Amino acid sequence: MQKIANIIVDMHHASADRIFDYLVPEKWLDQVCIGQRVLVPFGQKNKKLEGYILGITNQSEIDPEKIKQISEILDDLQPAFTPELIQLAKWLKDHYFCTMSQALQAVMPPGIRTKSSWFAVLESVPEQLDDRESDLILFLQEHGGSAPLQELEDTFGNKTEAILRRLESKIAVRIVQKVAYHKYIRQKRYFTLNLSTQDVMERLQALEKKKGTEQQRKMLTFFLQNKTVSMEEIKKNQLSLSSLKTLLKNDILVEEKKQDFRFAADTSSIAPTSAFVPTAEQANALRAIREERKQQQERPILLRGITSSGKTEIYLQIIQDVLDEGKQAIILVPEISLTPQIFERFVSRFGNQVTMTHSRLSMGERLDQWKRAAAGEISVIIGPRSAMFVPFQNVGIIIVDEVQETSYYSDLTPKYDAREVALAYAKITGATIILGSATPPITMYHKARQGEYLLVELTERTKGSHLPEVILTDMRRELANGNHSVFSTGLEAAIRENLEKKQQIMLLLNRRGFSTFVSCRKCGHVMTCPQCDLSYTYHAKENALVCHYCGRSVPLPKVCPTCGSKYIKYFGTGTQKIEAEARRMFPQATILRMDLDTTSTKGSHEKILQAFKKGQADILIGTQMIAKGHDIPNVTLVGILAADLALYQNTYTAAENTFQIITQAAGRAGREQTPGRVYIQTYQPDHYAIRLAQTQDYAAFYEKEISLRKVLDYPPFSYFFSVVLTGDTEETLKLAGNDFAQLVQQKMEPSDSILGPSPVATGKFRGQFRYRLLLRSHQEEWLRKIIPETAEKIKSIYKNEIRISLLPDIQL
DNA sequence: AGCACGCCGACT
DNA sequence: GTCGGCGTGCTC
Repeated sequence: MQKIANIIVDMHHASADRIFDYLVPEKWLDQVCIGQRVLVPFGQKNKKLEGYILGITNQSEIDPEKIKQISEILDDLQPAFTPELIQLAKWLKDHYFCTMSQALQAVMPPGIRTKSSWFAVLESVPEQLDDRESDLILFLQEHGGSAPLQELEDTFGNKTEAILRRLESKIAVRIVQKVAYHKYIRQKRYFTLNLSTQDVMERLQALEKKKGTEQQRKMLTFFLQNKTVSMEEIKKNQLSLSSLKTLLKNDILVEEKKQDFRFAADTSSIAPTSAFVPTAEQANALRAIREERKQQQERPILLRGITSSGKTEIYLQIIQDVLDEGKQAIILVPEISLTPQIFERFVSRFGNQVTMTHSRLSMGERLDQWKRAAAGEISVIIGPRSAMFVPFQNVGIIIVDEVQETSYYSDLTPKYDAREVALAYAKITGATIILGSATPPITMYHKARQGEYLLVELTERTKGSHLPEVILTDMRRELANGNHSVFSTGLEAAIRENLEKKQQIMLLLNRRGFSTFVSCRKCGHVMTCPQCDLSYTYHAKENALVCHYCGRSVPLPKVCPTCGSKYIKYFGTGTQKIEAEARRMFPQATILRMDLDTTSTKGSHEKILQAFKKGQADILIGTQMIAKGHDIPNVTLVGILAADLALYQNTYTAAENTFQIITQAAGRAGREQTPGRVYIQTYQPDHYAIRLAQTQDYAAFYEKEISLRKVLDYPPFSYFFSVVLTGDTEETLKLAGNDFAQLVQQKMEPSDSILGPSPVATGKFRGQFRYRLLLRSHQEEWLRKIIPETAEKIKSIYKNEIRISLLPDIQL
């Protein structure tokens, strides 16, 4: 019977975002399965496109005349997608408003997508040609008869397409498509006897009479003992390669190539360990989690545990339960904290069924972890967000460690947040999900408090290590005392003391990702939008302050509105400036700087950290990237130079981010034996985020923050959705933005609101302007329905003058 | 998204 | 009469 494959094609457009039916050629009837990638002919030109089989049936509604055949199967071993991963892709499509092919590609292992390129091939040289045509023909002749279309367009300009079309109709040139893909397969050579034991014995006897056949006889004897032998074993046993060749030539041995999976790391030297005896607090946590796992309607579990409270041990013991059930475990970590130590800890507990993925593995190594997962070779994977998509058959648990980390957000299309995706995937697979953090996102903790998540807390440190001493320095007072330096007197003294004691220092300037805000250096006042309670962003072009939530714009004041000081200016101190000042003040110290400039090349990040770890420098200056997950024992002093900076981001999570950055940086100072010190330099020592970070009081911070969110109607009490319009002219964007706002306004509730359209802070991006519209509602579902509908309407009015991207707020 | 078809005005 | 502009509609 015929088989019809229901296929999604690699075509990122809403109108082509549906199933297309293709006939499975007879030779592949037994081979095709759901989840496979294929190549299919598509459109009038039968252009080859990558396609994804989402279903297989015997019949099609489509006119049989129109149905084409699959041209190639791309995944011969295992399909790229399990049924659960296909379901997850559907969720991605619905939740992030992308096409199904984009969603599937996000879930797909990296690097295996086919690449298509087009070439013009010279067929004949006709008599009658105009100048341009003969120029192009000449070019092709000079390039061996064919050239990539891109290259032709670069040399002949925008008329190339028309010229080529004419030449094509004259049968002078043929346009051909080449589809390239890499399978990243490393093969191992295996050899097997092609004769019966009897025949080999006879042959051995015959050879004994001949001289110089010792090597062959040795080889044959070896093969009698071991049926199939790999090239590796042959070399290891010092068997002759030339006799191998002879035996192959005479068909006595046959060669077979088998796929050889690469491992993520060498685990041979890792000694096994067994489960620790849990502390009383850990035992309680384990009991609560195990109890929840038995429930019919299992909730996500929020495991809030302070640094060194033993969260990892909880993970390990629950994972053991899951493995005993014959299921698999996914552990998501932020890329930066995936250290060999974490991996080793998992391997020492669970052996070689553990693997990991990260960006420093080669494409082939990464893909092999995918294949090992599909083949059932492994059951635990540790890695950053993409590790979630390994094709496990029966996912039993997903752990998201350091769940507060924003690096779970992916900037590619679809712009997904791995934490949201993990929650969705857990629902699809029925897996347990544990979200671990010392400082969970406010919305997440709120859900746990409401009972939507199970809240499990660890508040005791297991090893009796000390919290660092945290000192706040008031920079306003420093300025009043005549200190114009970036270092407070307290921090300066502490640095000198540390240099004396030969202990290391980290200086943190959390500048990255923040827009320029305007503040008064005398009194600390920050220019803020009265309506949204968010810092204004300074726009140099108009010399004005703009609120990026509501679009309100006010001229830049000349003096501080609170104290009248003229020390009011936009903040813009960079790490270079700090470095220069540090070199001037501490000429005897060796200083390393780590920021976007010094880490642009691959691996430079690691190199700088390694150098610092080895003690090759006294001071490391950097953006918040240095604060994350690195244990450097000799660091006993951390200076946060401008703790307020994060406070003035123009987002409602500013206070939350500030609290997290400070808490995290404080965790870097001092280890078990040597207590550390943390200096927080601030112009607002009384701000609750700073004050409560000093005492590391998460619970108090949550209470304060959640009450403010309630007053200001920010999430979790409302739901945000931003719409970004991109286009060539600002005028059109403003018009389209206003039209969009008007359409939504007609239908919304009085408590809902629309902010903007306002220009996006980064200004012109790739030569295009961007405007943002921020919508706030209390009915998430309504918003998620009305916005795409409105976007379609606006698109049909403005056609290709604008592009619209829909960015729902992250919901945790 | 591409690509073709088709309808319209501007040229050899 | 034909070339090329882009509005519309389809892709199994």
